[in-house]
Amino acid sequence: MLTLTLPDGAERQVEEGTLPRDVVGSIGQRLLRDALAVEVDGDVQDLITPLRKGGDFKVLTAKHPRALDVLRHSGAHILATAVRRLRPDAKIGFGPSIEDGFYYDFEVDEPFTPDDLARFETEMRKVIAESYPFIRAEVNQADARKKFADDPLKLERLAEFDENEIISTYTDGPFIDLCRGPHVPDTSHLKHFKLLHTAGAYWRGDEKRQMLQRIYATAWFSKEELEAYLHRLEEAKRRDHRTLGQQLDLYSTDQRVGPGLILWHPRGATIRNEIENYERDLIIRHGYELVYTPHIVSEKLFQISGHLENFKESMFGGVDVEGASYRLKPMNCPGHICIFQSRSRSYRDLPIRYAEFGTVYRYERSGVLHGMLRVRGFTQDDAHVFCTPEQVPSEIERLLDLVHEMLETFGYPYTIELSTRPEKALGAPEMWRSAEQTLADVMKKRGQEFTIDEGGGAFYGPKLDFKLIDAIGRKWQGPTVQLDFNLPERFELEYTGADNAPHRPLMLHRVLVGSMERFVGGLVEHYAGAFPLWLAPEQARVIPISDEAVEASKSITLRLESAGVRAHLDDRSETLNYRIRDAETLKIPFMAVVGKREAASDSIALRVRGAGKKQEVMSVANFVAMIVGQIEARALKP
RNA sequence: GCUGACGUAGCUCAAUUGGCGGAGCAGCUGAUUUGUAAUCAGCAGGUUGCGAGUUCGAUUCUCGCCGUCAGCUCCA
Repeated sequence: MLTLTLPDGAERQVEEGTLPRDVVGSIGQRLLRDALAVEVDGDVQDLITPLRKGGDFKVLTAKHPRALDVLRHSGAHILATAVRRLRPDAKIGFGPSIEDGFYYDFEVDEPFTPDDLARFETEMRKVIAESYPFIRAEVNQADARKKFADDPLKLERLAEFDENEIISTYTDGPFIDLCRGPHVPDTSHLKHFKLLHTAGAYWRGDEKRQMLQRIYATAWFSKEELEAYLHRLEEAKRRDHRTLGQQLDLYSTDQRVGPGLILWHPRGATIRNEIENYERDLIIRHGYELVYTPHIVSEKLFQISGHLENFKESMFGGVDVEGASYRLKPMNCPGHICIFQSRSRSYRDLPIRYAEFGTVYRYERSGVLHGMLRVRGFTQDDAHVFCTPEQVPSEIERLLDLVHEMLETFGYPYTIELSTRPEKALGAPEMWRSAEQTLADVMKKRGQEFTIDEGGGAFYGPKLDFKLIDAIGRKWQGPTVQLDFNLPERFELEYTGADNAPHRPLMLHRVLVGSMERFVGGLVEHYAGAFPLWLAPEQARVIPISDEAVEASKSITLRLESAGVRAHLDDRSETLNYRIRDAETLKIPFMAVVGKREAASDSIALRVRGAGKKQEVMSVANFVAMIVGQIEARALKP
């Protein structure tokens, strides 16, 4: 007998093997109609899988987020049902639910076309209208092989089952799939979905295996949610840094230069320069020293560092210089280490913190390049801290302060992940454990919340990853801090301790923005191109209403410029409306409109980006003071 | 790198079955002097990504290369 505890605390005794459907039905027929799945002792299962264990028992209806996963998984089967009807040649792969939807992989001779997608969607609606129940069956290996005799991908999966593992199949109408479940009761539950696109996907994610055709779809409980999701996609598209980057004249790439190499236009360079200036001041305040290291470096250095061994496929080919091979640097650490080793170091010198906006080049495969976010040449705001093991906690604390201050300035909420020892790792497990413990303790002490990514560390040490959350809720890779036990060994780093004996320091690698290219690309999307005043390439545009106001406007522009404001005069012979529109389109934070009245009273009519007609007349002196104050405060708005 | 799609003026897009490559915006010139998101007119702008091939004739069909996009794999 199993004991089920209902949400109201009531207990039910049922025989092992009872179907959840019967339990739900005994609670209420109305509930059974709405039930999509159940949760038993924390695990989701469908209504037709026999109960194997007792525990907390909850009925999942369309209100429950975990039921949505079940619905989406069923959606994948419905998709496969439709595809099989129209393309009987399609061999089925896997079809799981994913965030926001589901996909299904097929092996076909002729890839799907966009027209196919529309036909599949229509066919899916028929399958849904036919309201096939999902029927579960448990089968033995031999029967399963018979059922999937024409599906080589399923046979491959079948071969991997353990002897006593339960093999289950799910059938909806004409379609049968090898599947663990769970599923909703019948196909009619899928109502609000849309097929999105097709793409190639390697069988089992292995690039050495054949490529399958994947169909992606989204699915939701309600029409509103589906529409909201599609709207979110639109919103992401509207913010795309590649489109805005061109519209706002921030950057470009050029076939003649080569893919993945960014040309920073003046407006983009202004943003980057502001960030670099800000960060330079910030890190100097936080105890860093700036260094510069060469872009092209003798290959020998990367033999010592191990990059040639572990990172070779990401490095650009060697350049022959007088018989010696040189490489473009893919990372800045070896250079910083050489500076550390340029003289003997005492424990009194530690910690040493070297920082550099170091431009690195990495060979990325052509298919992964993406605007500014994934490139082949980029500048890291890189730093390396050389310290004793005892200094690690205080260094981490300093870093948490630094990161917090910086991310607040850009208006990013963030979360932290602690990544621990991976399977292949360097150094003694005790060393790892103590390092991980140190990191965790520092954060706990500060009341800093974090999650643990088990086994996600680099092979040479554990790390902290900061994940940024942007204005539309997407996560971005933010600052990272990595402890390194490896490079100090490889380079045989030493300092002289108080005991006059040599000791090995520890290294901390850390970046804040990571890559300037990626960070600025991310900021474009975060702000939707409407940069806060301090970052805006053009901060104010002075717009005379007519020729009578041009002289006054010129002098206002000059006063702004001499106060350090990036201001421009727009005295083109266009209508006022045209020039306002132009400034709005370029997302310039402030427009200072100057007419006859303003010119006579040394004032401007202020129009704030995005605020429409709402305007305020203020004296030029007040305007200059206000704008300078907001720049200095690095205010997020406007 | 792999699968698929795409590549026409600075930008966004047109161009019947293969038959003289167009438009809007931006640019230039002129007129207009504007009170808060596109004033009017004229002009100029192209070896249709590059290179072969088929054809009387190729933006259109075929092949190769380059680049871009959606994913996969990989990642700051």
